[in-house]
Formats: sequence, C-alpha cells, structure tokens
Amino acid sequence: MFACITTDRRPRPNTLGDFGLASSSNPAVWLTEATYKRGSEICGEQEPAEYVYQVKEGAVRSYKLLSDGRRQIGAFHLTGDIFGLTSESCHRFTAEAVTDATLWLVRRQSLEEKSRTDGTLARDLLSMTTRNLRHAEDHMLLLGRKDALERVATFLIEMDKRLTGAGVMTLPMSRHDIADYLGLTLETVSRALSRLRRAGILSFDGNSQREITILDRRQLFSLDLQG
Amino acid sequence: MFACITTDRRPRPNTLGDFGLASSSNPAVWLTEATYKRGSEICGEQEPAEYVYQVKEGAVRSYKLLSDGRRQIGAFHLTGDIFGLTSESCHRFTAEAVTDATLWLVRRQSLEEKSRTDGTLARDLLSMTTRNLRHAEDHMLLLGRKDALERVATFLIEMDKRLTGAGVMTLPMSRHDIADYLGLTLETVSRALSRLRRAGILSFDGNSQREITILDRRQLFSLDLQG
DNA sequence: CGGGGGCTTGAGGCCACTCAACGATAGTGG
DNA sequence: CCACTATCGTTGAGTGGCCTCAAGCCCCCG
Repeated sequence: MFACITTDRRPRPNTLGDFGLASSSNPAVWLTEATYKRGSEICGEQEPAEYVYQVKEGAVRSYKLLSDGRRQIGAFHLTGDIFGLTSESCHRFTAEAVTDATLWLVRRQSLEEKSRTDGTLARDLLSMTTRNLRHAEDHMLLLGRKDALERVATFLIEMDKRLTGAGVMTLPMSRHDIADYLGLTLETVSRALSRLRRAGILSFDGNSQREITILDRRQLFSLDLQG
Repeated sequence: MFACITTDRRPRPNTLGDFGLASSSNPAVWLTEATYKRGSEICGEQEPAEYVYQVKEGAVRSYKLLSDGRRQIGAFHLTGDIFGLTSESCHRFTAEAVTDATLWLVRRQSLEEKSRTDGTLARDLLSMTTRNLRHAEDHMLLLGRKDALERVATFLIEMDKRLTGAGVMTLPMSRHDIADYLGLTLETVSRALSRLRRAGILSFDGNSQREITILDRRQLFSLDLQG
C-alpha cells in the first residue's frame, strides 16, 4: 500500500478560502495536491504533524489501535473536510484512504505562522477544533450509551446529512469500517441494517450493498433519541 | 438542588495566570467566585454559555443525557481544571458538582474580546480546546473498544495521575458516576474493582471505599494497552 | 431504632460477539 | 471464455460478558 504523491509538487498559491478557512484573503498559504490509493496510509499516529489535510475527493478514516489490533475509528473525512489539525506536535490518529482519494496538503507550520498575525485564521482554527470536539463528544454518548440499532441509525443520519441529504446515498466505507466507527462488529452492523430494511425504514435498491435509501426518516430519527 | 452563589460578587481583578491561561499578564479579566453544593447544577446542556469555569476546589462532572435518562459523563473536572470553554454559543454538556465545590467564573465574552487582541490568550484557548479534544479521542477508544476491566484500569491510572500521582487516592465520585463515565453499570465497576483487589493490584485500606491504593502499577498498566 | 444512600455480591437473562457457512461480485490468469 | 481467488456482505447457531434484578452489608443521620 503506497501513497501516490502526484509529481505536480509545484506549490500553487491559494487563498485560505480555498482551504476552507473562511474568508481571509491571505494568498500566502501554499498547497500541495496528493492522491492516495484505497487503503494507503496518509499519516501515522504519533508521527510529527507536518501537514494539515483537506479532502478534495474521496473519503478518509482516522483511527487509533490498541496493541492487540482492536481499532476505533474516530471520524470519517469526506469531501471538503479538513483533518490532521492539531496544536500539538504529533498526530493523534492514523489516517488512511477509504477510497482512492485526492487531498490538499498545507504545511502546519505555515498555518501557525499565519495565525499568529491573522486573527481571523486563528479564530477559524479554534472553531474547527471546537467542531471536532463536539463531534467527539457526541460520539462518546453513542459509544457509551446507545445500543447497536441506535448507533447504526445515528450513523445513517450523519452520513445522509454529510453525503447528500437527499435520503439516497452510496457509503464509501465497508461494514467493517462502520463497525469500527460505531464500536460494534461488522456482523452486528449488517444485522442492524437488515432489521432496518425489513422494517421498511431503508432499502438497498442499487446494485451495490453500499447504496442505501432512507424510506422513513421519521422512524429513523425516532431511533436516534439524542438529548 | 440549588447552587449557592457566594454573595461576594464583587469582581476581583485577576491575572489570566490565575485562571490557568498561561503567563499573559493581562489584569483585565474579572472573576467571580461561586460555591456549589454536592449534586447541584452548574450549567445546563444547550443553555447559553455565559461563563467559563475553573475548579478552585472540589470536583465536577460534565454529562449528556439521552431522552430516556441514559447518561454519559464526558469528563470529570478536578482542582485547577477549566471547563465550559466553547467557541459556540451554548454549552454542550450539563455540569454538576460531584462534591461541594468552589469555582471561579469568568464571562466568556470577556475572554473572547481579550483573545481578539491578545494572541497569547487566543493560542491558549486553542491549546486548551485541543487538550479537551485529545481526551475525548482517547475516551472514544476506551468506550468503543475496551472491556470492563481495561476501562476501570485506565480510569484508575487517569485518576491517580490527576489526583495525587502517589498511588494513594480518594476518589471524589461514586461508583455510579464512574460507571457513567466508562459506559458501564455501577455493578460492573464494583466487580472490576473487586477483581483488581483480589488480584493484589489494588487495596481499599481506608475506612472509605473511595480510598484506593495502587499496589502494583506494572500490572495495572499492562491492562491499559494503549496503542 | 428506622431509613436512606452507597457499595458489594449473587443469580439469571439478554444483547452483541464469535465462529462458521454461504452468496455475490470483481479481478486475474490460463 | 471459464476457473480460481479474494473481498465483501449476509445470515445462523452458540457463547460469553455485561446488564438486570435482588439481597444484604455498612455507615451516617434523624
């Protein structure tokens, strides 16, 4: 599994806006574009955090491992998402391409330098970190207190919102990835999806089992008894 | 359950250093001190986030509820800890006093205003948020992938580090609180502690069951197979 | 003395895990 | 074109770890 860095390493000037960092019109943050094959590692846990990443296309998983191989995926990063952002020196997750993916890379150092003088950027970094924190906090509730069906329902609602919002979506990740995100096994995820299908809440019409249609949003939401 | 705000509401000038916000010598952040009785609510989930809090003395729990009452404690805040910090308008957790507690309060607004001109403060806010994020990420791994014994071992190591570091500690929270922090039931927590005691890893010498001595740090760490 | 809260321990049940078989699909090479 | 393989997903049977329910102890307090 090797990353395929495009040879186009010629730095391209780019606004922070292109990097998703709001409207600061600072043109001096340099981007690199890179592509990664399905399954290849983008950055490793505890490696020095040299870059911050934004998904141009594809999907990425961030995870931690226990020494015996148990895996917990902390987040999926989809088109437009920024990850690898930290104010510490090392990454706290391993990131891998879920599908073939194209990323934008920006040196962390250059962001830090800019943020020292650019208050808007500094606030954007804080609000992005806060957004990640909120996601982690919500996910703790899921992992600590929801049962399997509720976890899968919450997952589908999250993915629908982030992928299309239209109730029809093609999940980029496998059942195994979903399981490691939800703290379950792949069999339990599969059974939960089947239950939701049999209950008329979902359908798998497409020719792929990853193509899911939400038929009854009300019932799905009623399983996601947040708050 | 009522909070007992001390009538000493006279704002006291204080350095940010006193607030744990590093060495910025800005004296213009005003603190209020308040005391809370065991079990009283400090702030509610989804309430407007008017204050940021620091524990002067005592212990605090931050939690989320599902509509049927299941509770997930996201963090315990001990002496010196800052909580309630968010760049969003509302709190994302309910906070309650685990023991009688004395807190320092600072208006969120005043922090935000200061951070607009004080780059050091802005960076401190970011690094505090990052620290919270790391804790949440580690806790996701615990909740998603560790078994009961491992969760309790991890908890004891965390508390030992934060309370004394000496291997002897008096936990401020009940088994029920520990359970809701670890995604277990209080009985399972109790059984795990008993197992660790029978294995010679802990002892409960004190006259309180919350007084715990770690006898064998090596074995305890071997149950906490982080990474 | 009774009552309540916190903690422990036991008995039994259930939900998710484990192990296994099977089908579908895609890619590979003869 | 057809094996052959690997990957992914579904489903079933059985197990086990944690939960539920309950009893009982200890301590504090009225």
